[in-house]
This record gives sequence, C-alpha cells and structure tokens, in this order.
Amino acid sequence: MRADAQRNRERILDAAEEVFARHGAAASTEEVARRAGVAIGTVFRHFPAKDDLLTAILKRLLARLAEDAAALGGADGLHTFFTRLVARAAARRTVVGLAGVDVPEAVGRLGDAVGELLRQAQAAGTVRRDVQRPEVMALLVSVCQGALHGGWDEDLQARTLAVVFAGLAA
Amino acid sequence: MRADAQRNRERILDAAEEVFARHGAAASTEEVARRAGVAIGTVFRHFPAKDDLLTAILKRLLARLAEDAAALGGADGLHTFFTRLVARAAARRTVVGLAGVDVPEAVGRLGDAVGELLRQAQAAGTVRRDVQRPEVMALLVSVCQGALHGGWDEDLQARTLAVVFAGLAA
Amino acid sequence: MRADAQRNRERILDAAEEVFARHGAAASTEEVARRAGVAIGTVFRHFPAKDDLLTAILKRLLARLAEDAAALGGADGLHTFFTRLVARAAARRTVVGLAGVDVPEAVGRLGDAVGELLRQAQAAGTVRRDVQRPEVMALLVSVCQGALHGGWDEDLQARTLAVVFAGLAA
Amino acid sequence: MRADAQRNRERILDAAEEVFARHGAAASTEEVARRAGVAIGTVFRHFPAKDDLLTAILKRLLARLAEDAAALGGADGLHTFFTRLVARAAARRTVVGLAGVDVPEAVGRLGDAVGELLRQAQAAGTVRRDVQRPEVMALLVSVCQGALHGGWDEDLQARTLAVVFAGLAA
DNA sequence: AATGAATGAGGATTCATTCAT
DNA sequence: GATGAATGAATCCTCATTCAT
Repeated sequence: MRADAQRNRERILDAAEEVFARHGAAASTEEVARRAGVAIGTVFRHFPAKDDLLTAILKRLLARLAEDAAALGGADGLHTFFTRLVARAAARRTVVGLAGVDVPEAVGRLGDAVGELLRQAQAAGTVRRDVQRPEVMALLVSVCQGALHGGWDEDLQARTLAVVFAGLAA
Repeated sequence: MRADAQRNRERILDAAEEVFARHGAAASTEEVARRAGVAIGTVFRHFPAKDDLLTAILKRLLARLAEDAAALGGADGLHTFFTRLVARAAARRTVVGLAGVDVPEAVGRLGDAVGELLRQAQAAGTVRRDVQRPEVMALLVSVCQGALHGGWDEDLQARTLAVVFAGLAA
Repeated sequence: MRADAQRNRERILDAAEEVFARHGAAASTEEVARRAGVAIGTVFRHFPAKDDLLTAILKRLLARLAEDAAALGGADGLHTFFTRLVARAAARRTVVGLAGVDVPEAVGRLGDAVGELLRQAQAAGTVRRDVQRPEVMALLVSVCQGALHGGWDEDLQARTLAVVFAGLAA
Repeated sequence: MRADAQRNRERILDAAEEVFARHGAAASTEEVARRAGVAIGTVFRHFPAKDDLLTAILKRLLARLAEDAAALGGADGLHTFFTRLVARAAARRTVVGLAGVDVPEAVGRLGDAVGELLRQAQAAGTVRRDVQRPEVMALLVSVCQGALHGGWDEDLQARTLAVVFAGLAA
C-alpha cells in the first residue's frame, strides 16, 4: 500500500469516527468522505461496504482502549479506567456498541486488559474476590451506554460510579 | 367507526413495538404497516410522521413501566423492579431510549414511581440512605442498555445486578 | 335534494374557491372539506372527482361575471367591467383559468355579455368599430392572468389598462 | 467527466422544459429523468430539489429571452419581440411565470433589454413617450399568459396584439 | 345524507454502491 | 489509486378516492 493510501485510510477512519459519533451510524458515507477530504470512491476503495467502515472504527477504538487499559495497573487501575471511559462516553458520544458490528478478537483483547486490571485490584484488596470479569465488562458497557444515551453531567457520573464501585468493593 | 380506528391504532403500536425492537428505529414504516395488517396510509393517518410513531411507542412503554413500578413496593420492590426490567430488556430487545425522542412527562412519571420504590427500600433498610433517585435511574437505564446491546444470559444478568445491588446496600 | 344538502354544496363551493384561490389548484380536497366544515366524504358525494369541484367553481365564477357584465352598459360599461375584473384578479388571486377545466356554455354566456358591452361601447363611440369580441375576451383574460401572476399595484393596473383602453379607443 | 456531467445537465434542463411545459409544474421528476434518459438520482444530483430545477429552467428561459431582445432594436424592435414571444407562448406552452419561483436578476436583465427596446421605439416615434417600462412588461406577461391559457390561433394573436400596439402607438 | 377511517398508487428525496475517466 | 458522476432501490409522506358505519 502506497504511503498516501495509508494516510487516506487514517483520515477516513478519523472522519468516520467523528461523523458517526456525532450523527449516529445512520450518517451518510458522503459526509464521511467530505470531512476526510477525499472523494466518495476513495472511501469505498478502502472499505468496500459501509459496514466494513463501521467495523474498522470499532476495532480501532477497542484496540486503543485495550492499550489504555494495559498502561494502567495497581490498586486503582480498574477504577481509573472505568471512570475515564465513562467520562469519555458522556462527553464525546463515542461509538461504543455500534449495533450489528462484531469484532470478537478486539473485544477479547480489551477483555484481557480489563481482566488484568481486575486481578490487580483484587490483589490489592480494592475489589472483592468473588467478582468476575464478565460482570465487570458488562457494567463497563452498561454505564457507558447509559452515559451515552442519558447525557449525564459530571456529578451524576460520579454518583453513579460511586454505587458501582461500592458494589465492587471488598 | 371509532372502535375500529382505536383497534387499528393499537395494532399499529403493537406492530411498531415489535418491528422497531427487532430491527431498530431505522426499520421501515412499510414493515410496520405490513405486520399490523393495514395499508401504509393508515399508519400515517394515526401517526403523521415516523417520529410520532416512535414517540407514541416510547410513551406507552414508559407508562406501562410506571404502572408496573407503582404496583410494587416494600423492602424488595426496587430490586424486583430492577431485575424484572433488565430481564425484559435482555429478552425482548425493548425500545428503551429510542434516540431523538423526548417524552418528558412520561419519563417524569416513571421517575416518580421509581423514587417511591427507592424511598420504601430505604425505609426498610434495604438501600443506603445517601443514594438518590438520579443515580438509581441512571443505573437502571445503564444496565438495561447494557443488557440490550450485550445479549447477556441469565447468569450474567444476575451477577451484574448483584454488584449493583451490593453497591446500593446499606 | 334536501335543504341541508344544498347548503352544504354552497359551503363547499365557497370553501373551495377560497382554498384554491389561496393555494392554487394543487391544494388538497381535505383542506377544502376542513374549511367548509364538512367531512371529506361529503365533498366527494357532491363532487365525485376533484375536477368536478374545480369545474363547478369556475362555472359559478363565470356565471357571476356574466351577471355582473349584464348589469352594466352604456358608453363606459366595457371599461368599467374590464377595470373591475382586473382589480379583483389582482386583489383576490381569483381562480380565473384553472388549468385543464373547460366550461363552454359558461364561457359562452360571459362572452355574450361582454359582446353586448362591446356593442354598446361601439354604439357610443367609445370603442373602435373594427374591434371584435374575441380579441376583447382575449385581452380580458390576458390582463387578468397577468395581474394574477404579477401582483401589480393599483398604479400599474391603471397604467396597463390605460394602454389597452387607448388601443381600443376610436 | 466534467464534460459528461455538463452534457447531462443540459439534457435534464431540456427535458424538464419540455415536460413542465406540457404538463405543468406538477409533472413528476421521474418523467423528466425518463425523457432525459438518465436515472432519477442524476436529476437530483444536479438539482437537489425539484424547485431548483424549476428555477434553473426559468432562469435559462429568461436569459435566452434577454439575449433575444438584446439582438433586436430599431423602430420595430419592441413590436417584433412582443409578437415573437406571444407566438412562442401560444405554440409551445412555455413555462413563463412558474408559480413560486423567483429569479430577480434574470427578470431584471430581461426588463433592461425590454426597456432598451422601448427607448428605441420611442426615439423612432413608434411608441408614445408617456408609456413606461413597467406597463410594457406587464402587457408582455399578460398577453403571454393569455395566449398560454387560451390556446389562441394566429389570427386571434394578431388581432389582440393589434389592439395592444394601437394602445402603445403615438 | 354525512361521516371519517382505510386504501394504495404516486411522488420527492436519500444513499450505498458501481464504474468510466 | 483517486475522482466524482451515475445508478436505482428504498423510504417517507401525500392525497384522491372508496366504503363501512
């Protein structure tokens, strides 16, 4: 792949993330092309169908989250990650959970990273021993979705997370 | 013919709830008409724009939930309502939180009913005193959205709710 | 025909004249029914097709004009009629010339009345002898249409008619 | 592919002029596409809304008329233009005065051209000094509309114009 | 006779996708 | 590889007309 093709690919992904975040998955591919500064044909050359574009965004997003999570650790790593993620969802209407798109391995890697944070938190005594990874992931997704759809302010975010954290606490 | 029209209205709402639940708000109005067994014009006679139909569904759904909540009470009322709602969301892909639709009073009534359940739970000592209504609502929405998008099984539902309930507990 | 049926017929015609005058022939029959204060079925009982309604309006309008014309006479009868008609067209966006509708006899009667005015004007020496009825009718229709589409003010009406009258003068 | 697009744009305009002239502004955009030999999407790519198409036709028509007028002159320029225009209206059911469409500058340019013809005719003594541009324009529009709606034959056109010309004459 | 609910064809518009340049 | 014009299926919505009550 040529260098400019690679650069276009990134620009398209950036534009798509922004556009779909702002207007939902129903936003038009033309709009993505426009914001990326390329022609519509270029978008379809890189992503043969709209769904491929959505999938690619989600994949990249999950990969970044996994990286983020992997960079954290210690007693409060899980809490920090959780809080940060929710704040981002509430603030930026992130594209978490674009309906109809499945990216098993990416989700898997994120799950692993979160699992590690959980292990460390439990080792440090910050989280109860009988809590398991699936429900932590479930809560993560839930609260992000809730924040996304509800437009919470900072205060409500904090109070809601406080309940969840109390539920996780030893 | 007032009776016929009323019956059609209900059939359209039922059909719409089903169709939009299954395929999301992007499903076509034509599909709703087909499932309701009426012509497309009839749908638009009752709901002049697609949005009116979505709003009507959401309104009815919220009203039913408020009724449900109002029928409960006691130490475990809140927990029961919470659990039931999540189960329903996971099972039926309910239309909670249809984007772009606002039904303030309906939401308000549901909030009141939940607030009452919270009060009783706190009176019974099942829920901590410093928990407030907004975060309870936020958690409710969150976990429903999570269940909706995640396709949880019963076990995961139970474990996730266990964390939330522990967080609410005195 | 029952008395109330007759009354409804008139009310529908009045409403239709107003509605079509305001919004053009593309206005909806429902709107006519609404303004007439009857149900849509009633409109269609009296006028089986929209076109029948348009025709009926035009017929009534032409009949009234013929009456008007017949009530005039003398040296200035034609001029008066001409002026009055144009003023009305400009002011009320009358339904003169609803496309696609033909009402030969009504047009004929109006033509006769105008012909009579012409004859009298020529007898009085106000109008040239070699002017014939068809071009008078043509000018009448033309200037009404022009006024209708152009939204002329009083001054422009006057000046335009002045040219036409000069052209007709002996 | 700029050339192709331009060619299509012209074909669409030609088709639209014909279709709307024949069936009025209510004719369907599909029909225009069909006659132009393009797909419906192509029409909407060039003219995002039906109104844009109508406006474009009118603009082009007025521009052509202004050119026509500008090419004439002398004692009989105004009369020639007038006569030619009416003949065309009667023959081709031109789209003069499409309701709801406003193209001020195009109208302005035509007005200027007609004004110049008027000036020359007055200089040559063919038209009275006290006649002004507005009523000339008004008569022009009127007689075209009349011819349009009335379906005049050549003889009636001539006789009607004769009256108007007599009215303008010195 | 009147009512107004139901019908369904028709029309404007959007948008994912293809393909000639 | 990029461009952007063309395609045409799909969708929302309107409205003349019919018909059960």
